[in-house]
Amino acid sequence: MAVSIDDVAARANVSTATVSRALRGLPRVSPATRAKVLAIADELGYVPSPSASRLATGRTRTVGVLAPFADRWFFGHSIEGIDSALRENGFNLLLFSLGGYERGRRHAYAERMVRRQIDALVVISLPLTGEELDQLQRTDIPMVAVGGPVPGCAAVRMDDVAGTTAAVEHLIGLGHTRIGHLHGAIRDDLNFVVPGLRYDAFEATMARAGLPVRPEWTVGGDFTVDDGVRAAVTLLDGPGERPTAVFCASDEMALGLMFAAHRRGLRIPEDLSVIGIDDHDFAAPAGLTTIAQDPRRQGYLATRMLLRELAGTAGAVQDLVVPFELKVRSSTAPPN
Amino acid sequence: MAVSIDDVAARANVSTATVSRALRGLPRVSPATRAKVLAIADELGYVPSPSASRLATGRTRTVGVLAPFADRWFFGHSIEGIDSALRENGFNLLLFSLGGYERGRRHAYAERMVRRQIDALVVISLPLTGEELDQLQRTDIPMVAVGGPVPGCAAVRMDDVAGTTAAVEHLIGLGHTRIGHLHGAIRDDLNFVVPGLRYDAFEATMARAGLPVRPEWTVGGDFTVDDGVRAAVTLLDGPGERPTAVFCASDEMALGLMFAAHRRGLRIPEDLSVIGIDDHDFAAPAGLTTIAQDPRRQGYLATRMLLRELAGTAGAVQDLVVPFELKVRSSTAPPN
DNA sequence: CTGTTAGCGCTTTCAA
DNA sequence: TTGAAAGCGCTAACAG
Repeated sequence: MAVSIDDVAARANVSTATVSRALRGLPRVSPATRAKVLAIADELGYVPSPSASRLATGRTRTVGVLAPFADRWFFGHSIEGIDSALRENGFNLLLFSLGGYERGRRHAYAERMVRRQIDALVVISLPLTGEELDQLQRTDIPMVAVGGPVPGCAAVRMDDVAGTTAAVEHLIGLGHTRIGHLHGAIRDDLNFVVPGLRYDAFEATMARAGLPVRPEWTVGGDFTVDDGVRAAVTLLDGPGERPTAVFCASDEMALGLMFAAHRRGLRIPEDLSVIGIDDHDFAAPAGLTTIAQDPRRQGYLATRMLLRELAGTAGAVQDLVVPFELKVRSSTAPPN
Repeated sequence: MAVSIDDVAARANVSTATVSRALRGLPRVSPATRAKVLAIADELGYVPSPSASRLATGRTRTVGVLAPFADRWFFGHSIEGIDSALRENGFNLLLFSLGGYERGRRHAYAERMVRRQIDALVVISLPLTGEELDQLQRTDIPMVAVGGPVPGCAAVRMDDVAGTTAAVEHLIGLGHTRIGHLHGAIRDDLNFVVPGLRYDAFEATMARAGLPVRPEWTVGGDFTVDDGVRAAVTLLDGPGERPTAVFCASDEMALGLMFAAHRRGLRIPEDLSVIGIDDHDFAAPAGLTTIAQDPRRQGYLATRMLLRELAGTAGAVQDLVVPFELKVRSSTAPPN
């Protein structure tokens, strides 16, 4: 068997309690004793058993991350940020990826998996139902959402309305009036609220400028490149007029649209302006104008709040709106 | 406090042992008793304590994932595959992302973090030093590598040599003779062996065809789009002849190169053929010819092996070479 | 089929 | 400053 705290204690001629104190750097241990214990622990290659310590303390030093995907831009980067905050503080990251938005599998998580395994939870861009939220909150562990608002739960996120407004106003400022919208709300029921916020802000901004929102220039996707490619059929191949600019709810969709436009012989920005949201890794290389946000930082900040809360700072977890930035590149220009 | 197994036992007028058996579906419990226990557990909202059960059994039902990044294509998809295999079997996924290849932080993991927290480990595309490998193997938990070979450790991966050969032969078959290589071996010491395998296979295939490998057409990157853009300076702006085709060690770099080529007014494939490896989500939309592999599946299969091993099938973890596929799209054509 | 009883390895009062 | 001892909640013999 592995060497336990008792082995160390025996070898050092002290009690297990003393070893425990010494190893954890608690006070009330003489320097000499501490040194001896440390030396022996090291010599024996002692590694504490997390299970035992968890059982004794009730704390796991583990934070759960609940996300619909682990392999998409926003999620991967958020996870990386969360992980780095946790790593800095010696916490573990337990990942629960749903492998999609499917609702069926979720219930199991809220109860069996999340509970008693983690000290805190960060939820990435996932629309929680009231029931799910209830379940999670009843476990009374601190929670924080990243990437979008969750009613009744603190969130770290960008201001989607302001970001969308900035994007659309950029197009309008360039002189565009025929503006389409590739939104992300393909499945209202299961999907997140973010697409809706962006959609509404798009409409509001257009209205404010006295511009019409044309249904035939309004398509939905699921935030991926492929959805962008697909949307081109509606946006670019229609029988009537083409939009001169399209505001996309994500860079991935924007890039898909750009690829599709190229394939159709359309030049960007001469024939079509495209703007996205995110500042995806491919945005700068592709010259995509976008509203930049930083999910890595969002995850990092959210996790820091959680850790401070766990450390005893009541009220450390709060709503936090992080800045966005319009990055003008070569995919937008005045209409011809 | 939370309700414990004893509460359930007391309420059901049976022993804790019986509750434990009933709840875990073990034999030697009468149907009636089992039903009663289940009902009461449910009524009381009983959730077993993983810490306690881990301490008692020594098993954690958790698998660790060690990766240099969580936010890159290969890694995100691998993680998703690993996660889905784990989820199917009620296992947890503990993520250790190194946030880069930096070696400094690693040691801590091998010992303190990995040990005693997990039943098995999957390592994604990470070059382990002999010492690290030793440490990990001394913990005697089953391990498997995904995405590349690790000496002394079973691995699930594509055949990099065959894949590279297929890619380069595709270019040669089209009639190219001036072929460049954008490889991934920028930091030999810290980086993975995969770039080297691809590099050597590139050289060997060229040699076999009697074609020269020109140093000025051989650049290194770190697998990202930005590296592809950067490499264009060497590959496309040189004073001498330009290559007519470039084999890239990853699709991301290939795509970066394509963006850079477009910006320079070069047409693809007329002026330059580009081929990559991966079948990144952006490859099809961009029309990139590539050697397709499926990291999600690799992660899934690797994890299945691990779980079978944990379930008692000795020797379940073995080397596994997964197939690749040449997908010819519009980024490659005969040279002009 | 069911109950008793030791632990699993660590933390944490409470005494000394 | 140190030690003794009682748990934390569950599992796994071993009896019955």
